[in-house]
Amino acid sequence: MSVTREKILELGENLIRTKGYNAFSYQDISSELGIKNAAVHYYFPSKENLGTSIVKTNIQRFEEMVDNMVNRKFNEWQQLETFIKIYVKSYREHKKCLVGSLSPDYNTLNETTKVELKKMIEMILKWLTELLDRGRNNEVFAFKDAPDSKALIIFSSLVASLQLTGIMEKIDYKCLQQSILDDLKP
Amino acid sequence: MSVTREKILELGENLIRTKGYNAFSYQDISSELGIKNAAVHYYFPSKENLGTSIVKTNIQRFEEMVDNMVNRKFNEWQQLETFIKIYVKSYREHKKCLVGSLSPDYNTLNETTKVELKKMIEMILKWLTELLDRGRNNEVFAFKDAPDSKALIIFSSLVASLQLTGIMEKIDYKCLQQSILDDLKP
DNA sequence: AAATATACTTACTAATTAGTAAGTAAAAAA
DNA sequence: TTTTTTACTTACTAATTAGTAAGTATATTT
Repeated sequence: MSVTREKILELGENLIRTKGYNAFSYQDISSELGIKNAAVHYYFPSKENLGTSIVKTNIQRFEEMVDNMVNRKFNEWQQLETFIKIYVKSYREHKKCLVGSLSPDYNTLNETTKVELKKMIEMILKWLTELLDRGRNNEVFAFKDAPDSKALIIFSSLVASLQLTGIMEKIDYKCLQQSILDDLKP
Repeated sequence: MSVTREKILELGENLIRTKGYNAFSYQDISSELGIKNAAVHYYFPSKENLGTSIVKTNIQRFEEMVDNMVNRKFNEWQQLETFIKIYVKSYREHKKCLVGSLSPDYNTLNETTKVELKKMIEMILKWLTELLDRGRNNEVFAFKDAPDSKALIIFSSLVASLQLTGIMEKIDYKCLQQSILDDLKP
C-alpha cells in the first residue's frame, strides 16, 4: 500500500481525535503532508470514504490486538490490562479515542461511516462482556452486575474520562485506571 | 428577556446536543425559527457568544437544581437519583448531554466557551465528589474508591453511555442507571 | 520502444459558512 | 407629537468547504 495513503489515514485519525470529524478538512491534511488538496481526493474520493476507512483501520487494529492476546495465551486480567493500556497511551498523547470523538457527531456522519462505527462499538462491547463473564467464571474477576452492564460502565468510563482529562488537567487517568481494576479484584 | 433570544438559546443547545458544535450553523437556527440569519447575529453577535451563553445557561440550571434539592432537604441518595434522572430524560429525548457533546470539540472552541465548559465540569465533579463523600459518612452510600475517583467514574459512565445509546439501540440506559445505584448500596 | 498505469498538480466550481453595514417598521419613551 | 429604542430584514462579503476535470511527470509493463 502507498506511503502517502497511510500517512493520510494516520493524520486523518489524529485530526478526528483532536479536532473532531466536522472540524477537520482535506486542507488540514494536504498542507501538513505538503501535497495538494486534490491529492487527498485521489486516495480518498470523499470525506465519507476517508472517515469510513479510518474506522475500518481501527476495527482491524482491535481484531489484531485480540488475536495477539489469544495467541500469547493472556488470561482475562492481562487482557483487560492490555485493553486499558490503549487508553492510558491516548491520555499521554493528549488524544481522545476514536469512538469518543465520533459518537457525538454520529447524526452527521454518512451511512457507511455510521455502519462501521456501530460495528466497532458492538465488537468492543461484545469482547469486553465475554471477557468479564469468562473472567468471573474463572474467579479472575469479581463483580455483582450483569457482564454487559459492567462492560458498558467500564468502556464508558474509559471513553468519557479521556475526554474530560483533555479539559481538566488535574484528573489523574492512571488513578482511574487503577480504580477500575481494583473494583474487579476478587 | 426576549422570547426569540430564549428560543435561539434552546434551539442552539438542542443542535449542539444532536449534531455537535461544529456541524450546526446560524442558518439551522434562523430557518427553524422563520427569521433571517442576521436576526440571530442581532442577539448573539458571534457563534462564540452563543456557545458561551448556552453553557452559562446550563451552569445556571445545574445551580438551580442543586439549590432546589438542598431547600427540599433531599438526602444524598435522593440527590444522586435526581441527578441521574437528567440523563434518563436526555436518553428518552434522544439527546446527548452538553458536556459529552462539547468535550470532543474542546480544542476548536473559543477561549470564553472553553472557560465556561471547564467551569461546568469542575462544578459537577466537585458537587458529585462531595455528595458521595458525605453520603458515605452518613452510611447512605458504600464504596471502596476515593470519592473523586468514584465521582469521575459515575459521571463518565452517564455521559459516555448516553452517547453510545444514541448509536446502539439495544443498550438499556435504565438498566445502567440501576447498576450505578445498586453498586452504591450499603 | 510504445503503451499504460501511478501519483500526483493546476485550476477551477458551487455551496456553505460566520459575520456586517445599512435600512425599516412598530413600539415605547420623551 | 417627536424621538429613540427594539427587533428585526435586505443585501452583501470574504473565507472556507468538499469535490472535479484535465493535465503532467515518472515509473512500470508489454
